[in-house]
Amino acid sequence: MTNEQCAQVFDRIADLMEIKGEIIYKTLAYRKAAENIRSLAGSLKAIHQQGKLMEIPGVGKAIAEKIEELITTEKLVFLEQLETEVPVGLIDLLQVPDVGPRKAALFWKQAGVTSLSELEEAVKSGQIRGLVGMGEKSEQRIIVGIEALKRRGHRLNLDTAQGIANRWLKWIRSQPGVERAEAAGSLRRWKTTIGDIDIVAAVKDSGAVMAALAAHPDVQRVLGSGENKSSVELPGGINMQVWTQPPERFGTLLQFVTGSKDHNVALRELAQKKGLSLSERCITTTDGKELLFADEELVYQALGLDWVPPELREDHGEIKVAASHVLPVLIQLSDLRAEVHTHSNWSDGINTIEEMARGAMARGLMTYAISDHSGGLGIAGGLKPEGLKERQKEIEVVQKLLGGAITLLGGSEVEIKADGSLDYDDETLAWLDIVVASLHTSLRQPREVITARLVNAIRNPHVDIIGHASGRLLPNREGADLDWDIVLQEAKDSGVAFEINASPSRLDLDETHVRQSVEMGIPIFINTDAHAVDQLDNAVYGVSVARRAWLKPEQVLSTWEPEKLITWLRTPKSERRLL
DNA sequence: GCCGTTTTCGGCCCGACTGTTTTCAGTCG
Repeated sequence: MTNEQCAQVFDRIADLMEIKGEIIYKTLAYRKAAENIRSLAGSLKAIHQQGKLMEIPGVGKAIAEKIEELITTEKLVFLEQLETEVPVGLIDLLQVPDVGPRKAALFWKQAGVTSLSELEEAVKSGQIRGLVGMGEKSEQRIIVGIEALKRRGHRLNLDTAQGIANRWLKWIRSQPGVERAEAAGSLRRWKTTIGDIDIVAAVKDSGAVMAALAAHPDVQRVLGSGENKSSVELPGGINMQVWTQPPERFGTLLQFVTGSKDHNVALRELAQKKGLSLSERCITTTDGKELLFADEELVYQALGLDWVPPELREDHGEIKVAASHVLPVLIQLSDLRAEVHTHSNWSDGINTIEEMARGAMARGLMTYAISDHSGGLGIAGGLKPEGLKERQKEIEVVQKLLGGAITLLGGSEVEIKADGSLDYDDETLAWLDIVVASLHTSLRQPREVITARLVNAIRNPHVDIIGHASGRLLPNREGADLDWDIVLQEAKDSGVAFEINASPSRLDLDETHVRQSVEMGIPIFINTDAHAVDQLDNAVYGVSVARRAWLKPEQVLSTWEPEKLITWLRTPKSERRLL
């Protein structure tokens, strides 16, 4: 029972309870618990063993007991009972836009609907019309909603979503009367994957903008349109919301749409305690006076808080820290000084060593390692040990050419083979300046097997960094089923480092494991895994993961100057220290 | 079901938009 599986159980409970008609605050409690379990650094199993389940925010006696039952028996009687009371197929109905728990219950109790396909049938045969509050338009919305659900693609990777949002921002900023426009929502918080695209705009007369949006040739259909908010579907089943307020209210709007929901709820509760009411329009005082904010910083200030970087807005303690004025100064792209996981045309990269090194220099880096694939990974044209020696000659030539402005290292991304052995012998590994060890194949091995395989690489005295540890591919491929309690403890004991692989389709380690690693004293790098010069720009996505993990620059070894980093690399692995 | 610099009981964010309604309920973010 992983944390994610446990969180899914509680989300399922919340869905079923809502349809059943339980009081909303119970279901909210289960959802809150699920959310907090998802973002836990440690495994529930380990937390349970330490007897600390109730220290998880949102977990009280009742939910702690259910977690314990799930961990020890792999099932939950409470859920099984619930599933006999409410047809589980109704959960799918909640995915249909404009269908929530009340309508799902209505369709179930009044029309005998127990699944999505039965709902579609019921609507088409006219069974839904005539139910309380259901008219012709409701009927149409359900049909359109089910079709949209079928069209709807998976979540978007960050770079894709940014590209789409930037094109729309350019368009919206060019509209008459638009003074400011920004991407908000999960995109502004740099979440790993993006569901909907949210755009906020400061505009005096929003009617014209909303009309122009509805008429835009790339808008497939308008899902809803009002004075302050429009929702449209873009090609590929992507949904976009556009929110507007007059310029003097832009600060509260940007704050609200940036979210997260949990952060906003916590912020509004804090406002309440201060006798204020916070909305996307303004802050209202007890005597009904509206305070307007053109800038977001001033909204936080008005609540007695420091401005919270969007990456931290998940209700993970940031509000309390902002109130105490001790928010961390988070790492930024410009802090990076080293890149140690990249590929040249000596393996499957596009560019030469010189081109890559110049690209690194142009981005302000001072240490740069080429770490081409090892020989065993056939598809990547990996290097045999002899090839490494040849490549080293070229590295030395380029080093001479570029002088002292950048320090070049000869490295490898060595394959961890299916049997757990490494693709080079120890002599070759010892000869390299830096070794990144990665899993690429047989990622579906059973937990014990793949964990042992990774542990073997972690323990090798010549392996400096574990590359993209989980092997996940965003947005859809899950990572390997690793026992993270073991992996992290072994990493700590061995002195190996982890990377945040900055490729937007990896972002691996994820933020929760990054945070736990740093708390345990495991070194962290941010690496692009670039196979071409322009991919060095992906570093910004790696930085976003570090920021969401609350990391300061000094906690990431990629910010270290060459001398310090190379001294660290030359120190025997077991003796390495972080300072 | 959780939680407490007003509370261990009585609260639990707030507004926009829609449809079916003559004042509101449901959904969404």
